[in-house]
Amino acid sequence: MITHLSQQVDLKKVSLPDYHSESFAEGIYRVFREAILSLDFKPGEIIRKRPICQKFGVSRTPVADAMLRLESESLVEIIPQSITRVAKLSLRSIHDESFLREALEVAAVAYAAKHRTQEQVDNLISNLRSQKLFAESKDLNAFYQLDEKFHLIILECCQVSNLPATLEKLSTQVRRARLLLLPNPSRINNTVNEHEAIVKAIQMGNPDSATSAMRSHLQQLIKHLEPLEKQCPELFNV
Amino acid sequence: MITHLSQQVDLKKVSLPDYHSESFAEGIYRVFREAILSLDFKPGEIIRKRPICQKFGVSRTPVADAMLRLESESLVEIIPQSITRVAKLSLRSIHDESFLREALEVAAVAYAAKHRTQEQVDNLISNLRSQKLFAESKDLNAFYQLDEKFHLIILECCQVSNLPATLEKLSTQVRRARLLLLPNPSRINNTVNEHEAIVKAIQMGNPDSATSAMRSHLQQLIKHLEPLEKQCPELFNV
DNA sequence: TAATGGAAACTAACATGTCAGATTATAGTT
DNA sequence: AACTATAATCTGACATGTTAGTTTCCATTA
Repeated sequence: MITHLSQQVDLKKVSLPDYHSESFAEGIYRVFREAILSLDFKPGEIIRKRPICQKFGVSRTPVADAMLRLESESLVEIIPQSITRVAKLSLRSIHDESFLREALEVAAVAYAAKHRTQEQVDNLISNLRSQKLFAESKDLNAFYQLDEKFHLIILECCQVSNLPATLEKLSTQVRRARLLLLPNPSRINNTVNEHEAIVKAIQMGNPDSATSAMRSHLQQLIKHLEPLEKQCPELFNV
Repeated sequence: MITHLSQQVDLKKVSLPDYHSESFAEGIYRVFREAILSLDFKPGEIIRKRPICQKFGVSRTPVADAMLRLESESLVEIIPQSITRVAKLSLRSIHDESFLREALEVAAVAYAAKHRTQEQVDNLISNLRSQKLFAESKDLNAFYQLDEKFHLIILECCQVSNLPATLEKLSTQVRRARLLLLPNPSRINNTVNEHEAIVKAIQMGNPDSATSAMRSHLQQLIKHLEPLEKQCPELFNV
């Protein structure tokens, strides 16, 4: 695990060129955040700081700083005087996050339907076309990327500079849950249809039908979640 | 400033009894967060770590940890190898935060209108009655407290455990801007009327009129903001 | 007077040592 | 064999020394 990470992230050689002014602590924070969100580190997995220091060739200070920051985002759980572990999932938290996510995405899609430009609509249509291609070829990862991009395009319509970043910060549990649900190819066709309904509503400039289409789209997640908890209970709390 | 703080927060004597298991870093974080949000520290004010260490009788490590955490919430700005200062306000950020705030509060009030209990409605009505009393006696601070409580009651209807905390984290600029606008007694009566419209919509179980009442209530803030920037430009960015 | 150069005094970032609480392993008891 | 007490070994919290980058300010120069 850590070996794999260190291949990706030898800070001095690979990552730094694009992040010249970044501190060690920031780099480690960024790398671990991405590793946790992409499930390279499993929920509940214990993070040992000392081996990390060795692998990265830094002292304990920047590693501790990075973990502190991850804790403040609920991505890791630091048990004082004891251990640090990756935050587990919980149905409760996922429900909470889903409420926040729905509130923001619904507000965004309503704004998008009201203020859309032709370029934005074209982007959505083009994205949707690609989705259909990858849905046919059952390329789950490519489809997932397009799905994320689809929602990003809508969020960006609002011109609220940190809206995508904010939503990502609020959706750490949901994002990991979605990744766990990914190997479910039967959802793809339904997803495309739901996306299509959203695009049509935006195109027609109808915020009401856009919001209800987005709402029912997002609520699909919860339905598929409870089987997941039974499938891998070790990733969940309580 | 710091003298005043240290009176409030001599960690060893005053604050710790209620927070036995809290680390120095957490305590300092908590104290400074509250001091910044309540404008005891002005936006743009430089925070010097060394005097803080002395006042609190701790080393630089917990102070640095606390500042790191405040930075990740955009409450302070750490300039690498240089200084740390309280984050300034900016109209851009306040607009962004207002979008997020509106999205969440509108979603909450819609939920409240759909799922209200008699007890919740009673709480709102009782809160509103108190608001009217303090509005007449022009007690701005008491009114502000009730205003916050009013919105809190609505948020709590959703039973999303971290909704109030999340909104607070997303509204650090808005909260400080509202405090700056506080000495404006002419707004109070309008505010009460807007609150009353929200309560009536919730009471009638009408989510549509509840959302539109909440929306127009929240949008009042922006209108009063631009004069503020002209009044105290040193608190704002660019 | 205005501009520039450089030293001094700041700061945050980082390395490292120490300590106390928590966990785990082990030995002893029932 | 199951339970408890204790010792060894983890961990994170904190103190402190060092380093390198920034800012400040004053002297020098155009």
